[in-house]
Amino acid sequence: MRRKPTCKIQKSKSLLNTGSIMEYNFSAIEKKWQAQWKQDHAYRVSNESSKPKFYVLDMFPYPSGSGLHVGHPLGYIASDIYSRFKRLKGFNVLHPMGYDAFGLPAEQYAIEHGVHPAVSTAENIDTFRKQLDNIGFCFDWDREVRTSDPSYYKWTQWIFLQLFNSYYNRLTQKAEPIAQLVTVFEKEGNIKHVCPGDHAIRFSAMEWNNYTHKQQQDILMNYRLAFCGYGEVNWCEALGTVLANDEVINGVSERGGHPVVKKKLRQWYLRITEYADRLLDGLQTIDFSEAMKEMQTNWIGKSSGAEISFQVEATDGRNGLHLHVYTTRPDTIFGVDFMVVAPEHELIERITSDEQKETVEAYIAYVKSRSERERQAEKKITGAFTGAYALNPFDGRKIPVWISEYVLAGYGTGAIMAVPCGDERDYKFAKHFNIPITNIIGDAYNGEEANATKDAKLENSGFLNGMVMRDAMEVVIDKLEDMGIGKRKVNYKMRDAAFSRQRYWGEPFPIQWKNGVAVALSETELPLELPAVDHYSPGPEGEGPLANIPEWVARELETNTMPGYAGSSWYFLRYMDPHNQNVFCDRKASDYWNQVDLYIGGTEHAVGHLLYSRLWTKVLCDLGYIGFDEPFRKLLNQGMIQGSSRFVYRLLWKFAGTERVLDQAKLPQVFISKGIVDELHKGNKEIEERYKTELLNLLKQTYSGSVSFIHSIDVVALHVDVNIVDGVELDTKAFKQWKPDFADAEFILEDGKYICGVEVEKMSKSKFNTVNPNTLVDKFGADTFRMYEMFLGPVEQSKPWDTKGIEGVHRFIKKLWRLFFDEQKGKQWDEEKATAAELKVLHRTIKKIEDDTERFSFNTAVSTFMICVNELSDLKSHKREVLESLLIMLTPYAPHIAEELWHQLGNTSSVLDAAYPVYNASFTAESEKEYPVSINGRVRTNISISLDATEAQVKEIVLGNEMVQKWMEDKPLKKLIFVKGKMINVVI
RNA sequence: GCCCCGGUGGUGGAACUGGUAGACACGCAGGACUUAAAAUCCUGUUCGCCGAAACGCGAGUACGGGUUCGAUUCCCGUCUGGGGCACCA
Repeated sequence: MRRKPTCKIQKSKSLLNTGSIMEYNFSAIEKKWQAQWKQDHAYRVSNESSKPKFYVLDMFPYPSGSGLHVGHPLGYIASDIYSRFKRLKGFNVLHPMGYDAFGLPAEQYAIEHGVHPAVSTAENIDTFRKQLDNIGFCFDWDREVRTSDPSYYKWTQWIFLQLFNSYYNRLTQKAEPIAQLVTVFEKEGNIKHVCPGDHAIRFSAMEWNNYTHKQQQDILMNYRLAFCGYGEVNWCEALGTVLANDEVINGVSERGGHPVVKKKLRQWYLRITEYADRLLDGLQTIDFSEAMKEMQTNWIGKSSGAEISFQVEATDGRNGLHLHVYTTRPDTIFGVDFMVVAPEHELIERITSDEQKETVEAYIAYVKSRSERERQAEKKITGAFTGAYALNPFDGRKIPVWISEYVLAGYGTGAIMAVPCGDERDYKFAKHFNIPITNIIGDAYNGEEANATKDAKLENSGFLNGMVMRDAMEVVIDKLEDMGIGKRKVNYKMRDAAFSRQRYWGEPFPIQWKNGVAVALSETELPLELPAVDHYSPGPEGEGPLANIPEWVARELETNTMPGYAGSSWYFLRYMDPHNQNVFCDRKASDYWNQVDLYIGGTEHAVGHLLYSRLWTKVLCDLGYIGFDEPFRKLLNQGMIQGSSRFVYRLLWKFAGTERVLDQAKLPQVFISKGIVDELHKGNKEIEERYKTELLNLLKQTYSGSVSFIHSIDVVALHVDVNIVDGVELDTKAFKQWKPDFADAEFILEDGKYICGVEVEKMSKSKFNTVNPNTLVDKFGADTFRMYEMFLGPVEQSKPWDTKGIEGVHRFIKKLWRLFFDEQKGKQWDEEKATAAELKVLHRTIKKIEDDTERFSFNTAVSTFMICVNELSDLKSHKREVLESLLIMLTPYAPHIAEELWHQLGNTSSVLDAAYPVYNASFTAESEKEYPVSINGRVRTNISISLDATEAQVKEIVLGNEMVQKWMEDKPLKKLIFVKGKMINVVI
């Protein structure tokens, strides 16, 4: 960036005129440079550069109505530091920001307040942006995107159409245009292309060609990567709407507490299961934490086993019914004591006996009210016997068929064979319903708990007897295949991703329904804009609000909208080429920027967003639109900043033996200090009596009625705004002003103070534990705020917010300032040559800051800056040579003060593009080491020894040492451990 | 319930590959400067014991075991806090 020096000096003087230039006036400095950088487009990034590229991305924020709290910027500061660091290191750095602007909260707000989501979202974004700007981020705002903007979602719709018009070719292991598949069908039917949506669909070329258009389209729907099907949703009759999982609590709606049941609705899905293996394999090529990879692996849940068909004795005498189960342990087939099928299983109706009908129906009704989560988490064992029996194919044993909620319809075949001696859940179920348990593993089963071993020898297992379980698996599968009643099967826990919402505020599907056939709009019709509506209530039969718009319905347009993750699955590509009208992202741009080199965000997206965006990337890559099939090369997970909530304890008035009923509303609100509450809860009678008396006196003063006795003291804990609490001490005056309710509050104090309770929780407005970054920036400046957020601890770690330590970081920055300016004497720096001691401090710092920044250890980097400034202050060092290097290193962390001092030193170009100092090891070399010397692992003394010394020399020195001899007490030396440059251990 | 992560002084944390536990800060205590305050600077600060003092002894990284010359770090078990579990984003 180019600036005119004369203009700069005038500006800095005029802006700094509130005090002496020697004073650290952070607000003037920060405003000045933010304005200057903006004017100079200092953060504009070009797609054309001779420098190597580097792409740093923050996870897409949803602009919520409550604005930013101190937890949000943690990751943004980390990515900002890294971006600036890479820029100083000579990279062309892309560091964009935008908004995931569609979402449920805005729609909910619209329903409640009648404000159009587009309006409230735009307002939220404004607030968000102002807060972000305050902190001095280096985002290239020219590249901002908003998912709710038609110019953006035009391309979301376009990509959806690519998914809709593609299928996964298992032969080539990639997505291909469905038109190609049609050509194949015309020539050879689907012999080579098993139908992923329904394995039973098989046809020859002739059959295909004879199908009607509708029949063909129905078949193709079973191949498409974006397809329509039916799925269960949380349906709330009373609200007439579909609810999100987190809007359902204990089977009733969060709002209003109305009953919620499962309802089948037509839904769009993405056929992510076809990509299961590639999503799994891809994990090996990307730098995510092991924990993250493990979570994704578990989510995909690949397992291999067998699908086995059991003959079922139908109660109505009909034959030929079969129950298909999936098991990973075919070796335990002789240990099957019962079957469990999901309550949704279609066979239930046909196999339930007359005697059990009522029980089964009642049980199914119960399960309908339960969420999937509740079903899996429940400790209570429930189930019902169908009255039917399956037959063990090998020994003909009759096996009772049960239904239970712990078996989910969506996983495997929705039915399991239960082996209580080998599976804990089966064991508990058997015990609970008194089903006899067969032991097939001899001593390995102790009769008190299941043993899931694979290494026991089988007993009671017919032809498998004596075989080790692990080996028996293949034998059983082979036999089943020979008998034609089972086959080897790979199974995935992952299901196809539901891709529609019965909501308004999301991307419309570019789909028309013509005679029951989904027809894609042509590209020229995109974007299909979201129509304006007056109200946001749901349409008929659980359809979305779009179903209420006559013109929409008349055009036969899809009334569902896309879910929240649609726009966020590909946004990292749009940033590369945000204004392109002709294509979602020019291939040249995506070839240049390629993968995101560093992606920062929380683990809460582990299996949602991160899997979906990996899927979209793979599809786009398969279809040739981009050149890479993993979006994020490296992922850094930021921890969550939790809130530290404060509580006050309000007295619950309880009386006994009162002649008159007291008007509760007239009673004073009394708040009891934490320490006293604790004593009361401990059952301290003495305290209780004392405060009963005190309360009684209070009551007599404020209440005219005659009261003689307070029954017991009980309290209710209420959240109190953390901003009116100093540590744990409540500002009682501020508390009275906080809410009108509390204006006349009375306090029972301890040692003259009101002490609050403390708890760590999620940071949220409703808990009054949020801290606004703006307040801190106003008070200490953005540079201090940035460094303090980093100083809190490792970015990856979750921790509760505590503002207290911020003073220490602020002191450090002021101390740094004093290396340059003395309040009395003014300019402090000089042009002299740095001494060896100063260079040693500097180069140790260069090494550490560089290493720490590179490995995202920003907290230790801040410490290192502190140590450096402390040491330079101690040395009374003010050499420009040293200070300039220090400023460059500081730029990523505290850009404003760095730029200001950089210019004060007389530089005319920006510090943002300075050359990063180069570490020179010769300045930090040591010749001696003060070794800690341990006797049997316990440090007893320190001995300085030359780093050149050989082990023999070291041994001589150590054993000759007085202290060592004293501790050895003439015992013989067993061993001497010498780790060069580290330590010495004398073993006796 | 299942999957993942964490637990170190009064507090946030440091110790990067198994090698001096507590760097750097906060807080607290004492002191200097000041009429005073703020700011700044200096000293001390894991706990217990002994002591005038210590570079004196012992314990110590959630708890219980194990491996090792040596464990905050690796292994097994327990407790406990957090995140996710498919329509919050």
